[in-house]
Amino acid sequence: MSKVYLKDIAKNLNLSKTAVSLVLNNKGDENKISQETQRRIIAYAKEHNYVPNQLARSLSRGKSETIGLIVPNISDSFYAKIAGRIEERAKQMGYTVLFSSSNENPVKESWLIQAMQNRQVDGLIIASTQKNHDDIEMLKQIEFPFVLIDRHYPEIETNYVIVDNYGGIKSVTEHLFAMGRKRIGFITIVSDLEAMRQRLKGYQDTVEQGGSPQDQVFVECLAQDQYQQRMEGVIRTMVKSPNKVDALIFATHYLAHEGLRALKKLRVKIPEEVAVMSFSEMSAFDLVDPPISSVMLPMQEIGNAAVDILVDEMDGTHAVQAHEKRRILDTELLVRQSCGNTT
Amino acid sequence: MSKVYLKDIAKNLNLSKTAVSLVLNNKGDENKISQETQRRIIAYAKEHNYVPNQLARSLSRGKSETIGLIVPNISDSFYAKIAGRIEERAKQMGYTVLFSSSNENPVKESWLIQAMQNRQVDGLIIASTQKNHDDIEMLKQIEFPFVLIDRHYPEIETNYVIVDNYGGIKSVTEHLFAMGRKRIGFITIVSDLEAMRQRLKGYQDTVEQGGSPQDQVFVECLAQDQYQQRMEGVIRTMVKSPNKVDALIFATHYLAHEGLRALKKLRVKIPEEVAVMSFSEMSAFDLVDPPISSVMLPMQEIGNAAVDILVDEMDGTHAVQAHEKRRILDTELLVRQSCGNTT
DNA sequence: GTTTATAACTAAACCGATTTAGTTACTTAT
DNA sequence: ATAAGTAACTAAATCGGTTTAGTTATAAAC
Repeated sequence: MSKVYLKDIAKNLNLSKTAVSLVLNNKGDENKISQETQRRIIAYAKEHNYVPNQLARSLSRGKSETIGLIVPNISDSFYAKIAGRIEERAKQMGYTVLFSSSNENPVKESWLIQAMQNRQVDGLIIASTQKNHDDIEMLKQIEFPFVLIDRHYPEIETNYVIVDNYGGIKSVTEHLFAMGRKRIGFITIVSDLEAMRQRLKGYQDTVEQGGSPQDQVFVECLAQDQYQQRMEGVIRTMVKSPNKVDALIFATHYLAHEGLRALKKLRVKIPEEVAVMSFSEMSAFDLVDPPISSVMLPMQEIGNAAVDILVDEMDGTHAVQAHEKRRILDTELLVRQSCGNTT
Repeated sequence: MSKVYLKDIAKNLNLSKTAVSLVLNNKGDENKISQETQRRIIAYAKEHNYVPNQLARSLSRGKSETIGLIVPNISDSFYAKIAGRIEERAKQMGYTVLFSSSNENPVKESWLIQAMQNRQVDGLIIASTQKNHDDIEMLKQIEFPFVLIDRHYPEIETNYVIVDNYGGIKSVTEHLFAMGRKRIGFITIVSDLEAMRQRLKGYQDTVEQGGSPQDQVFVECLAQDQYQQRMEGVIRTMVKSPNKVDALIFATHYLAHEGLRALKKLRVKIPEEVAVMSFSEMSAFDLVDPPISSVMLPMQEIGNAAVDILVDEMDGTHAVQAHEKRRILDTELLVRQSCGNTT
């Protein structure tokens, strides 16, 4: 009842390991193993519940049927959702997922890329810290299959699946203007992420071009590691000062989360005093009073596209066109009540 | 500049693979490799950026330094948090995590347990569907190291890390009584999970024993796959009927989420008309109006304990006492405003 | 001057598969 | 009668490490 190995099957059936291996890998016919022998092998394997040792298999074939996934933080619902999708899709395609979080630390990310390669993953999906130019460049150099998601390096030509950050924020800002807001504030974090840059730009451009002459740009930029402590002060200044805004856009869901906390504490009325919109959704935005309007990101699609592109890279068929491997997905504006609409 | 293998190092230094392998595994001294040789090997390896092939290593050593994690759903914030912690802790201990979701499907769970074993994981952490008695029993039989988390099989003696579901709900229920509520409703899902059974029992026992004579049990049990459609109806009946309740306990966060949606739609005033409490926390419970009181589960601790126990099992030192490997962690009552307190 | 011990290594088996390059025993064609 | 062809396999190399069981040269012991 102990474990059965290939050689056990071979021995017990008086066959060679080769024959058994070929048959169990569906290469029996093309290698002219007789039907009868094939039947015996398959029957024996099934009966004794044979399952090949993947390590040995991978080592010998030089591929592991595993893809590595590196995200900044698996506890973040956004990445958790994407990870779930990737895992599901990968399984459909016959791959297992090895995942890890970089915790937004480029050194750890670099270490992980190494570690995953040692574990012979066949390809990588990376939501990078975007402070790891060298490793990404290296991966490209050695032609290792990989796809960047959510964050990409504009200066490196790679495959990626990201969202239209610029367009997403643009639509939010325009919507607020359309709702009659004049002084729109934008709260973001200090960040080198291209995504964040695009969101800021989307906001600035829209206010500058689309608004009326007196429209101004109100931006607050919080440090990544202390936005929680400083949020209340920032909100107070933006909402209570004489120079106050009448709408607020949060550049991402956790900022919105913290911001709403502050707004609640300060008893600011939404949307009467300020309209509020968030980029990227959070569960429970629909439960808050009033429900928060936001930009929805196509998380399922990010996951699916990433796997599809990666699989195409890995199997080398290159069925997917190169330009199809740089995907900027559309976002969707989800209008609830926090931006002062009337429905 | 191509990849360096052990044999390359050996060849270039005029040494055997054995020597190189020993030294790089810190077994140089005990095998009397001269200091000078050790220096050369290490220097060469570092210079050429040698990293061992983990597959080959694992295959030959019979262990992979990998632990498998199976959860019902990685997109669920609860499991995502735990997974994050497990990954972090495992890395500290020198292990990599291979994770997968069973999607609450026992067949898939069974398949995953197999697949992970083929990939030679050294141990498993499983948040089981709890419909997989046979596999768990098998794992125990073959003495494969594993730890169950969040859900355990009461009929099988295993290692586990769970929370005190009974006590958690008991404290919630008692708190509501203390706040003067008399007719407490309990909304749960149809489930064979021991955890759910315990929560229901915790509620029932508390109402029956602790309450005043006229206190009654009001339980609604929703099917897992249609609680979203049916929630509104259920809430309406419980809250608007002549026989209505004055408090509601949700057995888990996603039920609370859906329930709050319904309560909002029905314009039920919380906590005036009904007090609301949830078992297990959800981000944003603090943002809802009024903020929702809930039972907080020690997710960090679940993750840490699971890894610690598993590592102890895997390395065979058995430094951890057997009774320390069945852990029922305490929950914490987080009182906000939804249960009618006065602070 | 031979045995014994020790330092500093190495050859080769092994982990459990896959895969290349044959081999053997028959048919069939010439 | 012999070469050529084919069906049905197999031996052995390989993947990249780890590990067991030596080997060799030199020093110390008797």
